[in-house]
Amino acid sequence: MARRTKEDAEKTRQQILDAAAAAFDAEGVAACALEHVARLAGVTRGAIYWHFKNKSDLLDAMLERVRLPQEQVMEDLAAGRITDRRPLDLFHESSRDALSMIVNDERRRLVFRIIFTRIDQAHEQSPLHERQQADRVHFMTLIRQIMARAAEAGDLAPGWTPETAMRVAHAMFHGAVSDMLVLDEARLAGELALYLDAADTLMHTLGSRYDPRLNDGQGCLLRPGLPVGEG
Amino acid sequence: MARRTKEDAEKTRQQILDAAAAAFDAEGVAACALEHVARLAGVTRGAIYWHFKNKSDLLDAMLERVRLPQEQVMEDLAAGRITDRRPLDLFHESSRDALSMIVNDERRRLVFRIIFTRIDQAHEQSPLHERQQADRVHFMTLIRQIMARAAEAGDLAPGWTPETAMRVAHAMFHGAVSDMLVLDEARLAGELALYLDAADTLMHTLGSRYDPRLNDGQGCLLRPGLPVGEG
DNA sequence: AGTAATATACGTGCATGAATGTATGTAAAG
DNA sequence: CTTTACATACATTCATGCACGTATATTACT
Repeated sequence: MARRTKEDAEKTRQQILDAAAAAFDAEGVAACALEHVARLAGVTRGAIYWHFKNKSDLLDAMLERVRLPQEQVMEDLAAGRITDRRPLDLFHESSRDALSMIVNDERRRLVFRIIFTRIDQAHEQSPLHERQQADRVHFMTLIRQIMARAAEAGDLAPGWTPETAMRVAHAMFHGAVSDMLVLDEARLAGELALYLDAADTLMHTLGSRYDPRLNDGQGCLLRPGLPVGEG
Repeated sequence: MARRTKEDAEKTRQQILDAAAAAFDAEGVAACALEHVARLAGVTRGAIYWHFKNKSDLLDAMLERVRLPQEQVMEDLAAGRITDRRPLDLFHESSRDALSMIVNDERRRLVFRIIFTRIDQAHEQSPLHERQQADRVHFMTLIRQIMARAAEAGDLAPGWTPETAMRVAHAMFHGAVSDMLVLDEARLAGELALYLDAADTLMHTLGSRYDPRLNDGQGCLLRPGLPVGEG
């Protein structure tokens, strides 16, 4: 076939990436032949090998497309570059947004599902595995810093430390994502609502102090920051 | 080679299973050739094909060996067959035990790591995937029932429902396991301690009611079941 | 502006290797 | 003497990676 224009080539590249996401998701990365990806994209393997070095390179390019915008917010929050919002509130909000985005944006959902369940992470240190590992540690560090800032502001419920709060929040997020990623589309919306509800309760609990003045005998929890009457 | 005695054959079978766990963990299930498993077990592929139908069958047999004893406890608890323990306490204890067991028992740790990160679950309905899915739903149902029993007993903190408590507890457990499984052995003990600590705080929070009579001004949480003075 | 030269964007075909599954050999256990 | 518990050998399949073909876009040159 003839040479295409540069725009056509870029379009082909994107088609290949989309097809790879669908094919990898359907068959698993290892079991999926590049032939299938090519067929789905409406090209031949030649096109794939022109745009990408090999399957691993194709996979890397796929992952690059789904970075979450909330990552930057978390970075800023952890670094103390955001002062007009309570750390726990903004973290809560970002987590909600990220969860929703992973579930509702089909492209992201496919790729995250591939990352979580369609790749067999070999023990041998592959660059992909190294990066995943580093990202995880980095993310946990961010949350720990955010929780520490919340604690400094006195917004962490008694009994909780930045470390324990981070563990629960991170595990919660990770668990929710990996749970939802294996569901069929029909159940996604409902399950997301339930997880968001659970996350709300958890974050509310993490950020609550008991106010004895509002005691109603059933245990009264107070959101941090709410003004408490001085009488 | 000559025929071995029945005990020898069983020993060979176990060696193959152990070798498969190590090899699958090291190379990933899909990428691992049965030749490598055989070499590790000190036999040939012939032995593997004698004892198991194929790689998938071998994998199934591997998974059967690591059932957790806590599963039965959870079943009994959810079914209401245990009345001498508080649901939340026993659930907490069982979760701790299960976490420790997965991390400390090398055989279980390897197999769980294989399940979590070394298998590429194809979207196409494989029997393995079906079972994993069913197990997950079943486990979540169990926890939901346990939380409902706790709620009935008035042991669930205000703001929490059986559904939200189940979501957080399950996600927490799942997240903790998958986090720890990717760590090298040196860091396992320390991380386990941190996750157990976080789980303790979470379970304590889930099961806490505020007791106004013990208020110390910093928010005083009370474990359910502790006798509260009647004055 | 027109033309030649070259790089581009693929398609096609093939060699290679590797893993699988099976068929067959075999020696001792039962 | 038959079955068991393997080892060995072989045929088949199949994905990969590369070489090569090819027609057009792009650029350089006049």
